[in-house]
This record gives sequence, structure tokens and C-alpha cells, in this order.
Amino acid sequence: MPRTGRPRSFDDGRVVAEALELFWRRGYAATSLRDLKDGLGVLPGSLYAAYGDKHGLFLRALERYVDAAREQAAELTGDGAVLPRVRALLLSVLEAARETPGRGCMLGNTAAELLPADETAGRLVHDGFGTLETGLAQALQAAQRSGEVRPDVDCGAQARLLLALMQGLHVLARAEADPRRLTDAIDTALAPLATGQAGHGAA
Amino acid sequence: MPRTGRPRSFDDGRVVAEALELFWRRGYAATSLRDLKDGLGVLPGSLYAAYGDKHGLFLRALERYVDAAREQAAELTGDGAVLPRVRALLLSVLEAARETPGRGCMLGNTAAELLPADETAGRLVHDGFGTLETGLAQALQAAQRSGEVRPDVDCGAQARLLLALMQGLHVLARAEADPRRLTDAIDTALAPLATGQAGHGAA
DNA sequence: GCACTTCTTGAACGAGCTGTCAAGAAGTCG
DNA sequence: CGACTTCTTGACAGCTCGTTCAAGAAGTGC
Repeated sequence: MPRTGRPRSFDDGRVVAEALELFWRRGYAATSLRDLKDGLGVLPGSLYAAYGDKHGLFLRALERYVDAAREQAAELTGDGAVLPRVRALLLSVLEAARETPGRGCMLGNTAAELLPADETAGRLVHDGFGTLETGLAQALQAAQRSGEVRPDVDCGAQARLLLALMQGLHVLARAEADPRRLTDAIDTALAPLATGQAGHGAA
Repeated sequence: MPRTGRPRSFDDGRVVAEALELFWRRGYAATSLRDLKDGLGVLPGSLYAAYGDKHGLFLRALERYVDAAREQAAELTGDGAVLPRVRALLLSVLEAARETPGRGCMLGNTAAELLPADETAGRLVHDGFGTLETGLAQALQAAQRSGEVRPDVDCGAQARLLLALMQGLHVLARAEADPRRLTDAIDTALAPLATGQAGHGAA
């Protein structure tokens, strides 16, 4: 195993994180190597040696985003009431649109720009959506067992509805001067779920 | 008024319609003048003489899409039950994703690619979303008056929820091998609306 | 300190892009 | 038919893009 030679002068994790920020904000095609060079402080030659090409770096950044989404999804299930956490997740979409306009969701952005042509990115996006859907469904099922969510609710279908709502909010919020106008759509979606009593601890 | 000179050899309506099809499928930046030349049979010089530049042609195409959306929204209100028409509209999103993959909704695509930087396109997208939202809200209100929709429903908030769902479905469907998997999300969104009785004619 | 390996640097390449322009084609009007 | 106006044509300028590469820099291990 060759372990000699000049060590890399940049931190892989930092570069991927900053590349994610750029791709997230501007999209894949609109982020040029010049943008990456300026934003990351890494010249094209080094990027190509480390990641193959622009697309390779993009996939690394997208993987990182999917990992972050996985963490968010896992945090939905846990101690205490679930529905307020789901509501907070949906509200955070509107808040993010206010604080960082024009960024949206990296999964949705990638789906709109590159799917279905880019199959590798497609798998990652599919995984990311699947993770979020499963996380929502499991959280709702747990809340159902604890009595927080009505027993006649189809948690799988509800999870798909909430995920679609979430993606839709990312899109609509781009065209709204004040995304908070969409808050009542969130509450309308969640209202039919609650039993009215708070539930009694995790399942 | 100068009414002499060689007449235009192409039909404006046809060119805008075909440009819309291209921009819709590939997005704004990814559609090159060469694509437009090949698809429309009109050389760059003529396009620039007629529409100013690529962006001008895109705006014309986007206007046309907004007009079509306006018609769709208007058709939601009319004789007979409203909820089946709303359901059909949402299902048509999944059907379109199956028949024409990777096209999505031109409003959502444009929002993701160009907003908030492109203010002119932003106004058109905002109008388009507003038209759809208002159309949904008015249809639900009419259905409420006829007894088809429960009287305690907030039709405005419901319209925003359904519009967000619609946009979310466009996004999610891109990453699904078979978009029909999302059908139950539609029914879950609509279930809380119905009174159970069919309503008695238009209001 | 020397040999070796890897990384960095920055210029350069070919391709593709949007937008322009001068010359010719094709109409209309007197 | 002839003058005039507008549209079409296709080449081309200027730019940016992703990618490559040879030379130099900077480490490691003996």
C-alpha cells in the first residue's frame, strides 16, 4: 500500500461540505469549476485528481446531503410528542426559504435538474426521499401506538403526503415574498392526524 | 404604421408552443439555441429579430404555460361534483410523470432553476401559482356551498395544501419508477374534505 | 540527505454557448 | 415593373465551459 508522497493540502470533508453549499444554492450545471475554485480554494487539477470530475464531486456532495437528511429523519422518532416535531420540520422549510432564499431542497433540486437522465444521482435522490418517507412513517406509527395519532390513520400514505407537502413547500416558497403565508397548509395537513390527547410516552 | 416588407415565414404561436415543449422538458439553461433551431426550424437570427433574445422567447413560452394553467384552474369549478375533478387533476400529475418522464411542472421547474434571481420569470410563476391556488379555493368553496365539502373546512388553506401537494408530486414522481405509488397520498389529502354525501348541484 | 511518490499549479485546449451581422431572398406598394 | 422594407441565412466573434497536462513543490522513508 503506497503511503508516501506529498499529502493532500485540503480537508476532504470541508471541501465536500463547501461544494454542497455551492451546488445546493446554484444547482449542478450553473456551478462552474471557476465557482468551485473560488469558493473552495482548490484548483481544477486537484479537484480532478481527488474526485475524478465535476460530476464525481457533485455526487459526493449529494451523498453528504442524503446523510444529513437521514439524521433529520431519525430524529423524528424519540421521546415526547411526535406531531410537534413533524410540524417543526415542515415549518423549518418555510423558515429556510426566508433565511436562505433560492436554495430549496437539494433532493428536489437535483430531481428537477438531472432526473431521470442521471441514474447515479437518481439512486441517491430516491434513497434520500425513501429515508425521509420511512422516517415519517415510523414516527407516525410510534405516535399511533402512544395514542397521539388516531388509530385509523394510514401512516404510510400519510408519510408520502407529508413528504410531498414538504417538497411542494420548497417549490412554492421560492415564489412567495413571505413564505409564512403557507403555514396554514401545514396545519391543515396535520389537523386530521391528532386524537386530541397528547399521547403517553414513546412506544 | 409600416406594413410592407417580407412577411414572417414561421407561425408565432407554433414556435412559442414548440419552444415551450423544449424549455419544459430540458429547462432554460440546458436548452441551447441549437436545440431551438433544430426543434423549431428557425435560425438564431430570426429568433433574435422576433423575440429579442433567448430569455425573451422563454418568457413568451412561460406566459403560454401560465395561460394553460389558468384554463385548467377555471375548469375546476363547474357542473357536478368538484372533488372528483380535483382528484383527477392530482392524478394527472402522476400520469404525466409516467407518460412524459422528466418534464414535471413548468412553474415548479422555473422556480427551481431561475428564482429568485429572475424577477420577470418570478412574477409569471407567482401569477401561475396564484391562479391555481385561487382556482382550487373557489372550487372548494362552491363545493362547500353545495354540501359536497364539509362546512368547517378552511378552503383557502386547503387550496394551498393541495397546490403544495401537486408540486411535491411533480418532484417526487421524478424519482419513482412507478409514480402510481403516490396515489394514496392524494386520497389521504382529500379524505378529510368530503361530507360523505355528493352535494346537490352547482352553487 | 537522497530517492521516490504524490499533490499543486496555472496555462492551454477543444467544444459549446449566446448573440451579431452583412448579404441575399421575398414579399408589398406605387 | 421597380423601389423599398423586412425577414432569412449561415458564418463568426467573443466568451465560458469542463478537462488535461507538464513542470515544480512538498512531503515520506531509508
